[in-house]
Amino acid sequence: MPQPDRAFDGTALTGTGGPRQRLLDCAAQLFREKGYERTTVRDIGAAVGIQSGSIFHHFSSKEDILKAVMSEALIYFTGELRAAIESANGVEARLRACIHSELQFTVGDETTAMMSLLITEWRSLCETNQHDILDHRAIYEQLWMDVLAEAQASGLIAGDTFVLRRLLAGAIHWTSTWYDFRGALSLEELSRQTLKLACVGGTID
Amino acid sequence: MPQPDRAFDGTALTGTGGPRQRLLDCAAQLFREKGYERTTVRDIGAAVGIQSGSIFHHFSSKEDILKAVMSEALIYFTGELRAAIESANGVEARLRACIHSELQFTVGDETTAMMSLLITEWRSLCETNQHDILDHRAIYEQLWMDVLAEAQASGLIAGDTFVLRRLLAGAIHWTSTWYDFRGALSLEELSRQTLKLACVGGTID
DNA sequence: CTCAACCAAGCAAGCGCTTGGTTGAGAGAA
DNA sequence: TTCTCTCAACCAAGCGCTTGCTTGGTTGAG
Repeated sequence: MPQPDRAFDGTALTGTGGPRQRLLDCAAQLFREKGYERTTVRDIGAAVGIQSGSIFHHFSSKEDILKAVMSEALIYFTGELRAAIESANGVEARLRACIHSELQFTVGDETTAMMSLLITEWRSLCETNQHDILDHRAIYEQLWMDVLAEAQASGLIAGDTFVLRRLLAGAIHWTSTWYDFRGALSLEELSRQTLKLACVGGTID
Repeated sequence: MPQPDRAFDGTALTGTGGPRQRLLDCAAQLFREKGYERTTVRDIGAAVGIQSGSIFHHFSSKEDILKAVMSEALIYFTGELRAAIESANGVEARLRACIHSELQFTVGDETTAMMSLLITEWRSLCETNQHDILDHRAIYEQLWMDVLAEAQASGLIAGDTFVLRRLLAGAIHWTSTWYDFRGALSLEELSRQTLKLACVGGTID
């Protein structure tokens, strides 16, 4: 029985945030759990509580959903990162803010699904959509690079900032596969250890 | 015209390494390029030069191919890593060997496809197969952990070895998405910079 | 004569998406 | 207030296509 246990009233999605937002949330969750390709539009429909065909009243295609989730995620992450950087005092605090923010995005309860998609479901977008997302992503990355350049100038970090950013990005993104926010290791402790990785001479404690 | 331009002679795959190995190589390449889910058995057949149905003379299912590639990769990587560690003198050299080896696996021309699969196509295996691969992977990881424990005891690295391994694993695996072995950055230089990440007090030069 | 290796054909299932129709909340006129 | 009209949101059904895999037969080396 694919139908949920309530009578049809034509208002299945009139909850908080509107139907489009509910669809995006559910889709992001499913994409994260099963992967984009293995998630069917029927899965999404069932999770939201509507027929699979009704999805196409809100989105033109399955890929359109993925793109919307990614786009929304990037807008949110960019805003959060910028705010965190601006409210930090000093180079080290700004670098710490970058690391802590991205870790938060990656393993945080409400953002982990979106972050995962940005990392892993890249190839599921057509070339046009990839470019659109990449353009937006460049803005996010520039925030990082500015802070890294400043940190390098002040001697906080050493080596090529481009390489360092990539190495840090990998280390941070990978946490989604092993870190458990209910475990013994706190996010703050993880941030500290990651920051230590980046800085020279063990200047962090 | 899906057929290659040669007459059927019943020996399409009797080249080097036998038909099974050719299939595995082609499949790994395709899985790496397009992802497991987006690669069809018809794609694999076309790449090898046989009909899609003929694949099932060598493998019982599509997933069986993926598992075989992963299994073979792990056996190879474990052997290579063990050899690299054993032929290194001193703690720092052993840690350097671990990092350099895994970087080599990740971006090296002939192993990058296999390594990518181990990282990204995890969810495409059923639970049983996941466990089989995971058991084997534990052996590989133990090699790393032994070296890290030794490095910690000698003061070369600081902090929790478990966390450090995860952070390093992420940094290294992620290189597959950006490193170009034909570019200006040599693998040795990348290894050096990654090793620097792991060690305390900038003791590496 | 055997048998691993392969082909040609196609099946059942599942896929993304379309279609035509239905529902009920809200707006506007009487 | 009541009647009428509109329209976003949704359903039920299913189309056309692709998928992983099966089947029965063929080939040629050993």
